[in-house]
Amino acid sequence: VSGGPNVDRSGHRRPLSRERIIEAAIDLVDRHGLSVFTMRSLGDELGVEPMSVYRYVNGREDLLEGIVDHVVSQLHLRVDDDPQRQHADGWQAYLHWLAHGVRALARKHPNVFPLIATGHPATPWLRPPLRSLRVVEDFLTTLISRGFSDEGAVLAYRAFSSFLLGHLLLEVSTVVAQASPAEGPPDNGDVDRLLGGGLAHVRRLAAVLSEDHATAEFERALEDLLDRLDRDHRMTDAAGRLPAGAVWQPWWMVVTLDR
Amino acid sequence: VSGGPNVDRSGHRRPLSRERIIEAAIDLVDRHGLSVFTMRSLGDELGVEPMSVYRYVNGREDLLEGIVDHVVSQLHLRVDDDPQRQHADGWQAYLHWLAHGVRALARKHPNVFPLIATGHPATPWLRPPLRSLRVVEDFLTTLISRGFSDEGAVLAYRAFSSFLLGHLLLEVSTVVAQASPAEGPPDNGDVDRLLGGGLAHVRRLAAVLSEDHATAEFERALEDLLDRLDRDHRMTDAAGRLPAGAVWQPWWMVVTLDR
DNA sequence: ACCTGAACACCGTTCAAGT
DNA sequence: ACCTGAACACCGTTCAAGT
Repeated sequence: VSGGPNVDRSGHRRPLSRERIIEAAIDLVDRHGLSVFTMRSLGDELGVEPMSVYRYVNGREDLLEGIVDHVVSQLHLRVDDDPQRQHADGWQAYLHWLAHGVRALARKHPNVFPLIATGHPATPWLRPPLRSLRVVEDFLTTLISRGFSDEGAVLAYRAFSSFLLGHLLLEVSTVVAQASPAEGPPDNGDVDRLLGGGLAHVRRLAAVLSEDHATAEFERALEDLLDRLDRDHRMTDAAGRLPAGAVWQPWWMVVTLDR
Repeated sequence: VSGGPNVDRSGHRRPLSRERIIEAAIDLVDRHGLSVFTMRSLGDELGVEPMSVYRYVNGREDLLEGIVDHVVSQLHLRVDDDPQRQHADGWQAYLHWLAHGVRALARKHPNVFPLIATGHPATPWLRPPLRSLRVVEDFLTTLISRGFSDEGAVLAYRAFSSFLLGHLLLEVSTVVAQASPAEGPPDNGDVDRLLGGGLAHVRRLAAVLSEDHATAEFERALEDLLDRLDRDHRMTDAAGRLPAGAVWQPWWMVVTLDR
């Protein structure tokens, strides 16, 4: 009668549930990585035989989807938390807040994020890492209510998800690499062994390449994206179309013409 | 004595090799996806028992690395192809060319690209999808020889890889989704079933969200990135440091101050 | 109603044995 | 030198059986 994970503190049996299974799975992945997550190790974690979870979950694939849903749903909990934002600030403030919310989730669950990034979403246009219909609805509502055209809002949604995916996937992969002390710091012998010759710059800049400026770079790229969306937004006419040639020109040609 | 895959056209036995194994593996993944790629299906593909490949490859993990290396190495083959580019054009033309080279690879091997994106690179600073030391060396050499500081070139490398990863991972995932006709076109009943209520914009814009403008969006974001790198580059002093406050300010504050 | 034991098909991998 | 057969540990999953 010792208190296993299925017995609460008053000695009563605590039954399994989809919720509890998914939370245990997330915890397991967070601590030990995706590769050691199996139905059997999950059973151990829950103090239960592996087959028991099939009562609550339609197989491994469904469980992985449940993990993704559970993590991204933490985002629109935060949306509801902050109702005054909905009307007070501009769309830039909203995208800024959303970007940092997703980044916080990614850093909190670095081993889950690749799952969010590469798992096939429910519909093709639900782009990682914004894999929640409610978040997408919120996104479109906010931008359109601030004067974006339909097409402009969708363009912004695509550009925004691409930005988040690239930056955060690379950021969490370095976080994971740091956490696993498999390889020591990249000393010179390490680099030398990997390459024959003629890699002078890589060798010389190994230390600079290893520096971590993830926060500053994220911020920088985000400001730049918001800036671009603003320019496109101002440029679009009522029908939401870009004036031909103005935007799609390579910028250096535009600069040349300006002189 | 019928001509199986291990017998050339004159009837001689063609022995296995690491090269041949990796090419067969890439072909298998390209055609049927990562999930059906096993040591056993690879054996079938090669006309050989599954255990035979262990003579040439140190297990499954090593084989996956071999796939990644083989695909990204097709990039610096193209580098050598085009020697006049090395000196003639500017760094913008080089990055433009490199971006389209990586994009072509991604679209040629959409099922391999997620492997390039999420597999752990040899060193932490070798960022996907530019997972080739020779490509990185080429990158740094080109930018530094065009006047970039060491730090500026490394910053550009980071921003460039984030851009490629986000855009191409999302692009190939839609390509894969189109190829597998598992789910039909997203008709209205489909969307309705996925959500209870209150998703007016998502529902109304389902058609717009499903449109494919991958090429134009890639081009647009690339031009914008090159523009940003150019501004940062011009702004850096000889020591490669950004003037404090000028760049990291949110753009709308800068705009306000300008008035 | 909820969990378990036994079983099945499949996977990666090792190693002695074949040719 | 190169490939194979048999075997092992492990995986996801099913289903009848236990409580």
